[in-house]
Amino acid sequence: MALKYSRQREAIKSFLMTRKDHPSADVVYDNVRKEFPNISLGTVYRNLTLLSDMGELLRLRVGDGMDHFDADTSPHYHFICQHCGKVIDLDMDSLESIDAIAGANFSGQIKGHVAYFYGYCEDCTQLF
Amino acid sequence: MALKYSRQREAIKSFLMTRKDHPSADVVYDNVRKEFPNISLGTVYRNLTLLSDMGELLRLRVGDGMDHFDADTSPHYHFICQHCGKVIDLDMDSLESIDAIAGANFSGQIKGHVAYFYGYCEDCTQLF
DNA sequence: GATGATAACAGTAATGATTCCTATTTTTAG
DNA sequence: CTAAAAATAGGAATCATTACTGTTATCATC
Repeated sequence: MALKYSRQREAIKSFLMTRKDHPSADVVYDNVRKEFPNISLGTVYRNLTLLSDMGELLRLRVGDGMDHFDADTSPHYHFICQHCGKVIDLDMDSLESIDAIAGANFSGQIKGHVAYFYGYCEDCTQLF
Repeated sequence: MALKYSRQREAIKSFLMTRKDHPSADVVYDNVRKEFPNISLGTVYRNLTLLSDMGELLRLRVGDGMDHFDADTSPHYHFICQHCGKVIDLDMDSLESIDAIAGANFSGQIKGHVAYFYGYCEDCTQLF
């Protein structure tokens, strides 16, 4: 039956748990390669997809052309710096009430939302 | 210097103004080809980028792997059907207040947000 | 209206993130 | 231990998008 253990998948997950900066697949690849020098990029992608489908990872699409992954699966929002591209966790309440606002004049069924905030991070604010 | 008139760009923009369903670049290409049979896909992409940089189009990244374009540049939110992929305009107030909520415990500078809602559209709700 | 500078074009090659394919290796139930 | 099934490495393929190049269209100036 489904899902056998694999050391590579385990390494990918534990690497992501050490990081709070939401790495992209190629960053995961570069780092897991230190432990598994000939892991393949396909394996990294397959496991990232597998783990996020199982809900053990969050896949973030922040609009910079590549997906980012977050081992913190508790619902939270992100900030993307429009200067340096950094992705930062935001400490704020859930915005579930906006789903009702969106649904008020809508005839379909709203299940949730995706939202992220942008601007300049603390470091990049200094530069302007 | 800057920006010369082009019939192709004009056709791309007027095609988008006739549509409320936020077509992707290849849909724009297929349709503008009826008027300009040998317009190149590169021309479509270049002009879509040009027009959205000038603020005459909105570029929507809804996370389905391709960009969608909207000639309605007034600020508004979108709904994406997770079954059929349709992108639908939502009739709702602006959520600018959430920027302040997000900024409350954040040391950078929040300039705005991107948000979209997902679920099942009216047609697809029937199927479940 | 002709001329020349340059923006825009068509066509095509290149890119970059991601997915797919296949023969081989690991895992695991019996 | 063995065999079925899942996972892997390595590489080829895909798909949206961007870049390159020689030609054509636009437009200000003559």
